[in-house]
Amino acid sequence: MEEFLGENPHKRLIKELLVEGKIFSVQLQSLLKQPNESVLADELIQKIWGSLTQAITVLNSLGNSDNSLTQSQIEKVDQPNSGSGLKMKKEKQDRRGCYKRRKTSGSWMRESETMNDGCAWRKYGQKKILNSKYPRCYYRCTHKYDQECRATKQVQIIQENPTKMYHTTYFGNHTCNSTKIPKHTYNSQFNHAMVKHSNSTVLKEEEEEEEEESKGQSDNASSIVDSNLWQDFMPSSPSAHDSTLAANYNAAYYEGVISSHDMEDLAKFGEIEAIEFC
DNA sequence: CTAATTTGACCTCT
DNA sequence: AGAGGTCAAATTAG
Repeated sequence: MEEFLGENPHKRLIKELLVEGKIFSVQLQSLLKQPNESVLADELIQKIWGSLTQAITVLNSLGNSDNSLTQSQIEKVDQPNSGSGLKMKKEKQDRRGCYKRRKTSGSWMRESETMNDGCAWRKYGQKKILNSKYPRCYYRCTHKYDQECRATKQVQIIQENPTKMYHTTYFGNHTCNSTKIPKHTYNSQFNHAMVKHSNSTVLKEEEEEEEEESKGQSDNASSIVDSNLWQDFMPSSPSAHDSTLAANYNAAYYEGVISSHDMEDLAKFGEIEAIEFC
C-alpha cells in the first residue's frame, strides 16, 4: 500500500492494466497451448489477479479522496516524532486494540494447499469468524520489530474444499531481508516470474540459494520454489530503470501485447529510459 | 532460557 | 451491538 503513496495513479494504472495485465494474459495464453505447464499457468493467473487488484486499488484511491486523506494520516501517525494525538496515546497508554481497521485495498490473496510461503511469520492472533467454520489466524512478519517489517497476513481454511486449502490475504510488503526471495528477483519486483522461471539457469541458482537458506529454518522446504513463484506477484515499487523490466516491455511491444501508445506512456512516466521500437 | 503460540481483553468500525 | 483486528500475559516448545 505504501508503494502507492507518491506515485502517479495514472502511471500505476498503466503499469497494472496495460502492461502487466496484457503481458501476463498473453503469456498465459501461450502456456495453455503447451502441455505440462499447468503450474506456471496457475501462477500467471494469480499474477493477473494481483495486477487487477492493484489497478482497482488505484481506481479506488482516485475515486475517493477521503480515503487518500485517511491513508496519509495513518502514515503520518506511523512516523516517529509525529506528535499527533493518536501517537501520544499510543506511547503513553496500553496499546491493545489501538489500530485502524484494515482496508482491503493494498492487499492481495492467495489460495494454496500449504500455509507455508517461505517467509518467517509469527502468529499474533486468532479469531472465530462469523459464518465461518474455521477461525482466521493473524500473522505478522517475525522481523516486525528488529527490521520494522510491516508485512502481515491472514490465513483461513477454505471450508468448502474437502482437501485442506488455505486462503491467505497479505497486507504490505516485506521490507526485511529474511525472505527466501533472491535479491535479483525481489528487487526487480515487477513480476518477471515468467521470464525468470522459464530460464533454467536462473531457477537453479535460486534453488541453490534457497537450499542454503532453508537449512536454518523450520519451514517446510517443499514449497520453496512455489513460494518464490508467488512472491513475484507481490505488489511493490518497481525499479524504474530495471533493464529486465525495460526488456520485457520492449519484448511485449514486439509481440504486439502492448501498443506503441502504451510504450510512449511508459517512456513518459520513466518506466523505460527510451523507446526502442521504431 | 528464549522464542513462538494461545487466548482473552480491549478497541475501532460498521 | 457485534464483528473484526491487535495486544500482551500466560503457556508451550525447542
